[in-house]
Amino acid sequence: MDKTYSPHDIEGRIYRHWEENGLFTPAGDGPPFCIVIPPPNVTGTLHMGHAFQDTIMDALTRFHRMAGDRTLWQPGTDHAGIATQMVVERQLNAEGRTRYELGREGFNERIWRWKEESGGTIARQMRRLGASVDWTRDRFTMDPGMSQAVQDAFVRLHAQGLIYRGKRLVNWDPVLKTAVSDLEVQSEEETGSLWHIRYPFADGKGHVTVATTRPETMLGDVAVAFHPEDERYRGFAGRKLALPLTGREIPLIADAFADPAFGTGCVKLTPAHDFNDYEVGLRLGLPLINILTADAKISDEAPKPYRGLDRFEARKRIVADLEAAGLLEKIEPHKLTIPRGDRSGAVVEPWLTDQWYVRIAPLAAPAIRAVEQGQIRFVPENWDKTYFEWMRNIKDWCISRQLWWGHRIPAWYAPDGTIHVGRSEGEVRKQDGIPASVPLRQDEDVLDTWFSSALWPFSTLGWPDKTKELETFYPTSVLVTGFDIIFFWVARMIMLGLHFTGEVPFREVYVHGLIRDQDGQKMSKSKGNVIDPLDIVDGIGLPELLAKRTTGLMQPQLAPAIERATRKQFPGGIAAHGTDALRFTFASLATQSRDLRFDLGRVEGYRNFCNKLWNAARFVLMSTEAPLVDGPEEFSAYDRWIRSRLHATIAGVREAFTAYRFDLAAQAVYEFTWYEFCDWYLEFSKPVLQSGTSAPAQLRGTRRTLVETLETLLRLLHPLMPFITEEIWQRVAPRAGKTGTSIMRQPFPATLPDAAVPEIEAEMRWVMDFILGVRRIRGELDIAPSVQIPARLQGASPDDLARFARNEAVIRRLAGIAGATPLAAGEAPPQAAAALLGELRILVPMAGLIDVDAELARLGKRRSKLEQELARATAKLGNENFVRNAPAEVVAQERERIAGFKRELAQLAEQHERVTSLR
RNA sequence: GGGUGCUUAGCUCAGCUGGUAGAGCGUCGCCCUUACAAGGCGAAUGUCGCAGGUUCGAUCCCUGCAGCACCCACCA
Repeated sequence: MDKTYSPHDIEGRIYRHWEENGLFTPAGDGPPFCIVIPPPNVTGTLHMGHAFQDTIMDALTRFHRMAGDRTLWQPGTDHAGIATQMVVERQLNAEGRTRYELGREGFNERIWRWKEESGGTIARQMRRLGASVDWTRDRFTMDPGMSQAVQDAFVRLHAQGLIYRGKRLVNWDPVLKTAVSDLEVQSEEETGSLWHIRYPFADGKGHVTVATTRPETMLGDVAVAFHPEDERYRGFAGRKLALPLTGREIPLIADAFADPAFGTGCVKLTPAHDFNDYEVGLRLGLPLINILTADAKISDEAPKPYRGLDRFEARKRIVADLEAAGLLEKIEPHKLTIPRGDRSGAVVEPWLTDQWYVRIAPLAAPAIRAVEQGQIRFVPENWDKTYFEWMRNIKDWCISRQLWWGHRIPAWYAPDGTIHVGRSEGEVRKQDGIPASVPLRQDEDVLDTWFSSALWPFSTLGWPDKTKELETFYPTSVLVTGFDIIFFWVARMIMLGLHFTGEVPFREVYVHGLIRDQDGQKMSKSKGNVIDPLDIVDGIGLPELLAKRTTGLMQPQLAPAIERATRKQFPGGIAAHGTDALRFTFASLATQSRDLRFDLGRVEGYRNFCNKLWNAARFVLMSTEAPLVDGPEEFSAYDRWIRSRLHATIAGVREAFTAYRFDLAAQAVYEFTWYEFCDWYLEFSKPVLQSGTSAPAQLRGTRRTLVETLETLLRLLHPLMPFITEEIWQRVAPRAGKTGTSIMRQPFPATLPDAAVPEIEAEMRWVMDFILGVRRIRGELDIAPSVQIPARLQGASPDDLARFARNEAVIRRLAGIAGATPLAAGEAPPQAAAALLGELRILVPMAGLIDVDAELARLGKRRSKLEQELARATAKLGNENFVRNAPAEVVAQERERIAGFKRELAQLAEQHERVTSLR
């Protein structure tokens, strides 16, 4: 083995080994465990969030696979309707072409080609991250099978009256020229204006003033309303107003919808362009005047001078015309929320169109119940509040999109306007008895991407067919997802899953936080703070990193600032850290926090951890032989101690995995590996291995323990760090008497009931404290490591002496003392620095070694600390209520502490005196 | 307007059912001691956001306040 761990050399080889041996396929006859992957965009690349999520899913998958479950991690990708269409459209635009030139079919062919070219990227990246998905079951939402599931779901919902077509106001994205759902609209607060406009009475006698944030929509006004109890306007009800610039007359009406406190108390009603006005219009039977075209220009419904103008251009013109006519009373600055399409960024218009909707209330009710009754559990639990909040206020879901890329809606129109829904034109003709002579035209629209996503947990397993996989793995075990798509995806899977299968799609939803950069900022291309997870794995030079971050920006003017920030943060680019270090970092980031700050420094720390493990393995391998020599084995206290600690760690890790606390799992295994196994046990083993005087049985016991502890530790670490553990395991396993193709299929460590040995742990605590005490003196008094000090023991109990005798070799080596002889009865203690261990005093004679002032300072510091503690504990015991009410063991413990403090203080005083006399 | 979180060492974060404040990174000493300088040994650092309350005892439970996030919502 090399002296330094170099991940690059082994990761690719190991992944191929796993895949070629079919190790990702469910095996055995244990209880099923299944995770379906949240499908990434097929044409995309993995970002840090994916890598994080994949790490968690892979850890869970590997954990359950090792635990003997029949484990499936179902992979796949999503066609991501709008996102993909936009990307390809932009490519076309760059070539100076548009999708309309290609036509629907040509455009879709082009997307499919792009998918074939770029679709492998994600799979390649996932392999690099060690994802143990079952590639043989890879799915794509537009595969024939998936598409059939989508069609089937649509047809069934329609037949059940849960899908309908309706004309109403929708959120219209005038750039993408499609309807979008409420969820795809992002409302941001922006500063705009409130225009106060006079609407004269038709009879020429006076006017009312309305306040609006959207003056251009006045072209579509059909009424003005005031509150029935608004004194200012009472009596005006029913009078006609001359709508400026249009030559139309509209009524002034009294309606409680108007808020007397806002603006002037008069509100203009534009039912075709405002969701509220639409409701009022419906209620009052007002007409609808649609003054906008699909690309948000003024339509022919409006007066001639404004037709064809863009909405914002029209606004300027209208305001100017009103001002010229003396009808503009004033303009006030006004904060308002502007709705924008989450993909295009365009201001979304409420627009009147025909769309398909899912009637959601009947689906939501059981989905709410499933969570209320605990058939589905959110982790962390309080995400259910968010879920309930949304589900209880949910509105019908607009599922049609005016796009070309996606699942075409399986509905056909006859010339008489009737709509026929079915799986194909043939089926429709047959079921509805439409002769071939009657032409049928299929709906042009496609379905919202999230419609197919909502079916994902069962469509990937074969639904609507009753497959073996569906029967085995559905309901799936856990969904791993970010909180940002609870509404988009999680809620919809629950609704449609329950509806179509009668069962929940998953039993638990693990909701993780979102990865942000080191400053807590969201990672995005335009901020220039994106890190490609594979650049952390493989490393990247500064020039390449700069190029990656500054090319293809939507706003190229940001490039210099991005370059500056990047140079500052990564002056030498990014070093290679390997997949395992990155994965371990992700695991340790997986706290219950919502925002997870990614800091490269931590990856570096965990890369060092990999190196530590690697070198510990080197030590074990060079200290043992393969196979271990048979014969009687004698296990030392150290052997039993590390075994005891190992099993405590195993218990902790298992518990953490079960609770989805990957951070705690990572911490437990890190601490065991570094602080117990490496810092102590390996050092304990050296005297036995290297003294040359150890009995063969002792040697065998220590070697056995070294190998078995390491081998178990590797299995414990494997779900988090699959590559390095596999690489080492292949070498260590034979010595542990294990055979197997891979560590992947070895059992996950289980706790042994007899492993915990409290007496041994207590003795080792004593040994370690002894060593630490001496080391502290050495450190503080600057005694060179090469100097072997002769220590003396004062006040040693028979127990102390026995412990020292049993552990002398280890203590001498690790504390760097030449020996430690007890003071003879009546012998005066030498001038010495002292470490206290209960009643025992470890004396380090100071002759020629010690700086008196330094030692006095050290004693003084310790004393003030003890005095503080003593004061606090004494006050506590002085409180009668404490003594009366606190549990007996707490009180007793407090008394013991006080005794200890007092004893130590007395010794300190004595020591202080003795050192002072050295002056 | 409604809802959900967060506030602990210079930075990033743990802290399980209330009982002596922890880690990583960074900082400061001393060491190239044959597993590891991507290392070893040692050290320093916290009125646990503020104010009340419950309790013998609060970082932890309750109330209020402040600051910071995020989500939902149609106020023209």
